[in-house]
Amino acid sequence: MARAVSSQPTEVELQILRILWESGGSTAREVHNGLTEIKGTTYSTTVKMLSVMLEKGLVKRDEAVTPQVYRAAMSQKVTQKRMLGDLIEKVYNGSAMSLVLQALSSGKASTDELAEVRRIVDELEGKKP
Amino acid sequence: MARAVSSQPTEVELQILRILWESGGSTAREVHNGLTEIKGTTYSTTVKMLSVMLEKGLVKRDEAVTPQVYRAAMSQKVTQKRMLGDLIEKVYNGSAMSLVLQALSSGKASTDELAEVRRIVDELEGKKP
DNA sequence: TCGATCTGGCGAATTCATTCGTCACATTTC
DNA sequence: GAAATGTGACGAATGAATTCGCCAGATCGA
Repeated sequence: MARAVSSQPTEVELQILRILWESGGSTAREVHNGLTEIKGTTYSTTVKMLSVMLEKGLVKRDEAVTPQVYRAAMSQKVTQKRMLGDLIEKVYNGSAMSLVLQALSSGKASTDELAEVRRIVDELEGKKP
Repeated sequence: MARAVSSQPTEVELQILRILWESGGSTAREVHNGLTEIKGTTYSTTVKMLSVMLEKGLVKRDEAVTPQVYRAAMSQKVTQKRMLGDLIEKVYNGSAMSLVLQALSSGKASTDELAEVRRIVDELEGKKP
């Protein structure tokens, strides 16, 4: 019985996804090792979370090998875009720009990064003159 | 008994906050009128949400007038920054830049807006040459 | 081989967000 | 002043996220 796909991954699910993105694929034990460093939860909990995430379609499982290997169902990039879009919609009333401006102004950008932003802007302006 | 402050406002709470930010301050009835357009919930629900939000410190209440007037406890800008920071931390591994680049690339920026971004970048670069 | 350990599945307890019904009290209206 | 309506407090039901305990079977090491 698949659960609703509509909602975003929750806090813990995201932490698990990050572990999977980094490793490319992990056993339940490996996920648990990564997870237990930040949260003191038990192995059993980790396995349960993975099975819930499997139900939701957030992860895939390779059952051909033992122990089974879990992988993120969606790339990090796609997930980021989706969550970003959600935030823009809910918190910035759909205006991506005000988000960009606020993120820029937060002052955490290095000179290199600003140059990169400038490059992207140049590129985008080139497309629609 | 105040609830935890740590967590971000939830979906519905955000909708209520948006109503309050726009109006500057509203009675429970007014909030309900705004809310019921997007969700078919009852007046009772709205009042309950407001009281929960009061407990959480998300809204303030002026009890000197009748009916009481609710106001957002934090400005829209501060809330946005906080939620943005949260997303950057959780989903972008702390890198504000990759978020900015992704938001820019999402292609929703108009020429005017791009110019604005360029202006900000100029300004920021001027500060740390 | 046989006990120790690991793996993964299931159900249940807990917590929190969301929703509503109901009650008490104030305000308005006739 | 009495009925009608509005306001706000409370507790409880629902549903989802998170957590864990326990069990069966697989695997490993001596």
